[in-house]
Amino acid sequence: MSTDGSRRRDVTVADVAKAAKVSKAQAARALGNYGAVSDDVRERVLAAAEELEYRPNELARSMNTGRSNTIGVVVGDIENPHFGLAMRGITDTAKKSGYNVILINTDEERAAEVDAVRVLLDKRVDGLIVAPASSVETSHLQQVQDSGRPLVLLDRAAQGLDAETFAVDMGGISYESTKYLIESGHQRIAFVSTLKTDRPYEEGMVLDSSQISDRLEGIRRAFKDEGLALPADLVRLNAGDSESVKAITRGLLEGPDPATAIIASDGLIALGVVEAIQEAGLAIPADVSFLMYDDFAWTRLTTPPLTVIAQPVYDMGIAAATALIRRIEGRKSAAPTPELVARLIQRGSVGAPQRTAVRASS
Amino acid sequence: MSTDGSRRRDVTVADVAKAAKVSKAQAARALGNYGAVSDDVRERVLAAAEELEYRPNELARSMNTGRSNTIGVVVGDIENPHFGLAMRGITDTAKKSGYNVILINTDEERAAEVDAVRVLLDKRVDGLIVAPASSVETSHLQQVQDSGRPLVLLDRAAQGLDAETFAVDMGGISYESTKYLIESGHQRIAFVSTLKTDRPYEEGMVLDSSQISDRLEGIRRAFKDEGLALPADLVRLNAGDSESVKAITRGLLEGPDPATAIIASDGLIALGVVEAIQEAGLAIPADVSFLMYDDFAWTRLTTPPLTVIAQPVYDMGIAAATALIRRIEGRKSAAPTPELVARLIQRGSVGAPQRTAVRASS
DNA sequence: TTGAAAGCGCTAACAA
DNA sequence: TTGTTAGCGCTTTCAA
Repeated sequence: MSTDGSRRRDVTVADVAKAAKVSKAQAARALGNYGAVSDDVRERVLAAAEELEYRPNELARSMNTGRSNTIGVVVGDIENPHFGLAMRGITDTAKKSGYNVILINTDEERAAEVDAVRVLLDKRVDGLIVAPASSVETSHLQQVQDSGRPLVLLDRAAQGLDAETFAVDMGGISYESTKYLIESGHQRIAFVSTLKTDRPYEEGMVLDSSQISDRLEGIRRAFKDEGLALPADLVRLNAGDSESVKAITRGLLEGPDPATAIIASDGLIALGVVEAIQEAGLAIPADVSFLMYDDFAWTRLTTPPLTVIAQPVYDMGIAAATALIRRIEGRKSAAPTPELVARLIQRGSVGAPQRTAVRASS
Repeated sequence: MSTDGSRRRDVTVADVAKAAKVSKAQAARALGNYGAVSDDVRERVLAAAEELEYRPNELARSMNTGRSNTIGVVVGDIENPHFGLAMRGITDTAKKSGYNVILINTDEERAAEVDAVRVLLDKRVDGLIVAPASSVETSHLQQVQDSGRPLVLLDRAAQGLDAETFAVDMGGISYESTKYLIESGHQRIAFVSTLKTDRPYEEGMVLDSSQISDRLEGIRRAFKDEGLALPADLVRLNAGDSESVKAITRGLLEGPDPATAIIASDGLIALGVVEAIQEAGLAIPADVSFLMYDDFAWTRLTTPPLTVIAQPVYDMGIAAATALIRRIEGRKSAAPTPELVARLIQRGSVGAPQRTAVRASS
C-alpha cells in the first residue's frame, strides 16, 4: 500500500519486532527461520513483516554468517557461445542450490583476471569458478586457494594448482581427429587459434594454454604414429578478429605447398576461416577440408555441414558448479564426477585432398 | 609469506591499526581512502596492510555505505548469443565504472523473474537491468521502482512503468522488412516466435511481449498499405525446442496454400526453420524466402547467405548500463541516449515466390 | 589530523 | 521458548 515514490528507509527486523510486539531476536528467528519460535510469535512476526513489506538485508545476513550464497565466475568471453552455454550450466545448477552468480569477463587478459579474482574475494563470494586465461601464471589462483575459499577450474587446467578441473581430454580428441584427417589422406594440416604469443609458433615452444598445448600434442602424436612430423609452419596462433583470421586463412591456402585441411580452434575462428575459404572461391571439402571445435547448431546449416568436435560444455558448467557447491557446503563427493568426453562428429567438411600431399622438404 | 593452507581468520582494519599503531578509525580512513589522514599515518597503515595481506571486506563496507557497487542483470536466456552480446556490453561498461554484475537467468519464466528481482533487491544491488519476460505483468518491476532502486529495461518494454527502455523500434523495422517481402512478391508470409501463449494466434489477440506485438503490428501495417490483411494463420507462436520449430516449419510449408516466406523471430528459431527447410528438400529462396532477426556471423556462411535484421545488441547493453549507472550516481543525462536502430541487411535468402500467391479464401 | 564510540542490520551466544 | 547482549568489519559522527 505504501507506494510513496521516494526511497524510504528500509524496514528492518527491529521495525517488525516492534510491530509484532516481540523482541528483535524472536523476530529475527521467525524471519530467518532458525532457532526456536512459538507458532504464535511466528504468525505475528510474519504478519507484521508482510504488513510492513519487510525484506531481509542479505548483506547484513552474510556479514555474520560468513556466507553470501554467491559464487563468482570468471570467464574470458561471455559473448562466445561456448561460455554462454557453460554459464547456463552454472547458473542453472547454482539456482537449484540457492546460489547466485557474479560474472566477470576478462577478455582473456590476465591482468583483468587477477583483478576479477581479487574483487570476488573481497566481496566474500563463497567460491569461485574460473576459466584461467593462462595455464602457466597462476599465482593469483594460488592466492584464492590460500584464502581458503573453494576454487574450481573450468575449460582449462592450471599448473601447480590442485584445484578440481572440469574440461575435456583435449589430447585424446585432438589425436583422434587428426588421425581421421591423416587417414583421409591429409598431411598438410593447419591449426588456427586465438592464443596470444610473443612470436610465431615453433616446435617445442611452451604455450600459455593447456588447451592448445594438449591439442598440438595430440596432433603431433597422430603424425608421429605415421612416422611424420607435425607441420609446424601450419600452426597459426595469434588469430584475433575476423579480418586477421581471414588473412591467416588466405596465407594458409596460398603458396606452393598449401594446407589441405584446416582445424579451427573455436567457433569464432571457424567463422573467419570458412568465410575466407568461401571468398577464395574454394570448395569444402573438394579443395580444402575443414574441422572445428564446438558443435554449434549453425554448423549443420552450411553446405556441406561441418565436421566438428563436440564438447559437453553445458555439462561442464553443471559439473563445475556442482563440485564447487559441494566443496562450499563441505559435503563429500556424492556421485563420481561424470566423464566429460569430446566426440568427433563427422559431417561433410572432411574429404580426400585433391592432389596427394607432397612431403614437405623442410 | 603466510601460506598456511588452513582458512585463517581474515585480517581486519583492527589488525592493521594495531600493527601500524594507530586508531582503527585512522587505519580505516587510510585504507578506505576517505577522511583526513596524515602522510605519515597513511604510509604506516598501508605498509602494515601490505605486510598482513589485508583485504577489505566489501560486505561490511557496503553495509554502512548502502552501496554495493554491484548491478543486477536479469535476462531470459544467457545461452542465446543475443543476450550474450548484450551482456558483454553491460559488463564492459560496468567494469569501466567500477561495478560488478550479478547475472540471473530466468528461462523466460515470469515466476523466476519475480524471484530474481527480489533476490537482487535483498542483496542490495545498486540498480537493475532487466529484460522483462512479460511486458504486461510488471508488478514486480513496479516494486523495484517503489523500493527506490534504479531500474532500466533492456530489449523489451513494460507497460505502466516509466523506466528507461533500451530496445530498437521493432514496429518500424518489421514494417520495413515486411514491405520488402511484399514487394518481392510475397503475400503468404509466416512469422515464427517462441512467445508462449495459451492459445494459437488470432487477430487482435493481446500478447505478452511488446517485441512480438510491435513486430506483428509492423507486419500488419505493411499488409494494410497494400490493402491486404495479415495472414493470421501463418503467425505461429509457442515454438519451443528445435524439434517443435521444425514441426511448425513443416506445417507452414505443406497444404494447399503454403507460406512463401518465413520470418524467424530470433536466432534459435532461425536454426530450426532453416534446417527444416533444408530437410524438406526445398531451396532458399527459390522455393521459400527466409528472413530472420539478429545478424549473427554464421548467417553469412549458409548458401545462400541469409537476409537479416541486425540489431545493435552490444550497444543496447552499453546504453542500458550507462544509463543505469548514471541514475545510480545521480548524474544528469550527459550525452543524449544514442539511437538504437535496427537495419535490414539484404543478402541472398529473399527472392520472388515461385508461383503467384493465391489469395486465401478462408 | 586524530581517536573514541556509535551505529549499519543482522546472527549468535548466553541467561532466564 | 524468550529476551538481552555482544558482536560481524566497516564507516561516520563527534570531540578533542
